[in-house]
Amino acid sequence: MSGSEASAPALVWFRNDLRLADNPALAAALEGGYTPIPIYIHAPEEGGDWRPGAASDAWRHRSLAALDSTLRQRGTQLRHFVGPSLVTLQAVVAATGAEAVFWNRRYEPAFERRDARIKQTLRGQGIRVESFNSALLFEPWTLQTQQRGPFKVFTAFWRAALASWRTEPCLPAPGAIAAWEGGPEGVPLAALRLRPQRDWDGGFWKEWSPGEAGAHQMLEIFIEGALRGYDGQRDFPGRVGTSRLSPHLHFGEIAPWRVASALEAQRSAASGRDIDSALRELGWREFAHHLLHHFPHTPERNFNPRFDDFDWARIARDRLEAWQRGNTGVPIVDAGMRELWHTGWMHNRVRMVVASYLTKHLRYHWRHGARWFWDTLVDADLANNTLGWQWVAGTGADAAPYFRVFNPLTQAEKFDADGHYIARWVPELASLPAPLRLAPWRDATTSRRLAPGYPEQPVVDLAAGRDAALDRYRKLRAD
DNA sequence: CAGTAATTTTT
DNA sequence: AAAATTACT
Repeated sequence: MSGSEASAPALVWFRNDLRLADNPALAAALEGGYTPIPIYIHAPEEGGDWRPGAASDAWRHRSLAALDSTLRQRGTQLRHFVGPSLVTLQAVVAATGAEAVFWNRRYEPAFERRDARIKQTLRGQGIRVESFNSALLFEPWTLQTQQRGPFKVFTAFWRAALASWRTEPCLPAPGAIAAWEGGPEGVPLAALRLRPQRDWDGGFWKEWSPGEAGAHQMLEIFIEGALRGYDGQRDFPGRVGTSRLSPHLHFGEIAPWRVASALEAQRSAASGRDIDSALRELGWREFAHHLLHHFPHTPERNFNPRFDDFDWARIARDRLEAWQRGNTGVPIVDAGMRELWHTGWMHNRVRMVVASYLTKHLRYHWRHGARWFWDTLVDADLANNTLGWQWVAGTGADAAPYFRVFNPLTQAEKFDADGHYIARWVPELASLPAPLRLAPWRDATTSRRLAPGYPEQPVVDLAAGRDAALDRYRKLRAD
């Protein structure tokens, strides 16, 4: 390919695979002897009801900038376009004489449909089109029960996955990449308007470094740090106990098999329990993607249709807003919601707690919570978000006991006993003694004095909320 | 078809 | 220790 005659160009269409290492589509273009033309197409409306939210856009802006800069270091660059995707691909193919288009697959229903149509159309026009796996350890059609159906139970799913462990090989990032001169340049990144209009995301970037380098750094930090003790520590939101890889994985800045192999490489240095536990979390991510592929209606509708008749409460604007803004009067819930608002991320344990409070105590349909998370999380991911919310609401794949209602106080006592996490995100509670910090309503006088402005009572009383929820769940069971 | 296992919980 | 239900083998 280094000869004097230029090789034919191929488009490498970047989507949620914003990396150069472990990128099968890019590797295929290079191996095929093509000159890659890296492109990104902004077409948010093609996500249907799930066009990316503001936090996601803010992350993507930075991740695209990082990708472009690493491509430039190698001699080429990323061209940005504003969609629609098919029309754009056709135009760029026509203008550059590209002979092939390569991309890595996505599994969201809207994108599966779109990509199938694009693939068929382009092939019909005589263009070579290939898609690859970049996002998963196991693609949804590679694992099935012995009855040849999709798994609906995580444990069985993960057992089968471990038994047939075969993941993609780790590929180093390519060195120099020849540039293709000519053809449409596209628009500047800024023209995609992914950046927030107002500067509300300032707090994010102290915590996060979007892009492939940031992803690998985060993995390194995890392997060197929180992996030891992960199994026991990952549930404590006030400690650095998790990998914090979720946004990096969502945008494909790092391959899941790269993470898995880095974990496996620690077998002699870290405990098997911690490693297995971390791998299992990757497994939940896999499971979520499989479920979304096989049950594409679940972002909208209950996985378990029995719940279609469930008696959700009518939304009261101010109550929903109290939850969104972290003003419910339940400290662990408010801490989580404010962490989300300030950093674009929330600890997983707390996600379960706030989701339970919304769907059980407030008895609001899980889709209101799913929507808020979608708009505010930097790791917003349709598969993970859908599984998570349906799991907590009890409408999901698991045979959930209807009485699984998280008690936010018990959760706080177990996982934030010293109230450090709460104090960090709800500073007006910081001057309360720790036990009261978890439940300020226990001493209204002291709380009023030391934490003025914080709600004196939860919007929904913990015991009453639980009872009311159980009541409705029982009712559902009756018929 | 029956037995097993599960489920990041609660009181 | 018990609350309940389902998937999977």
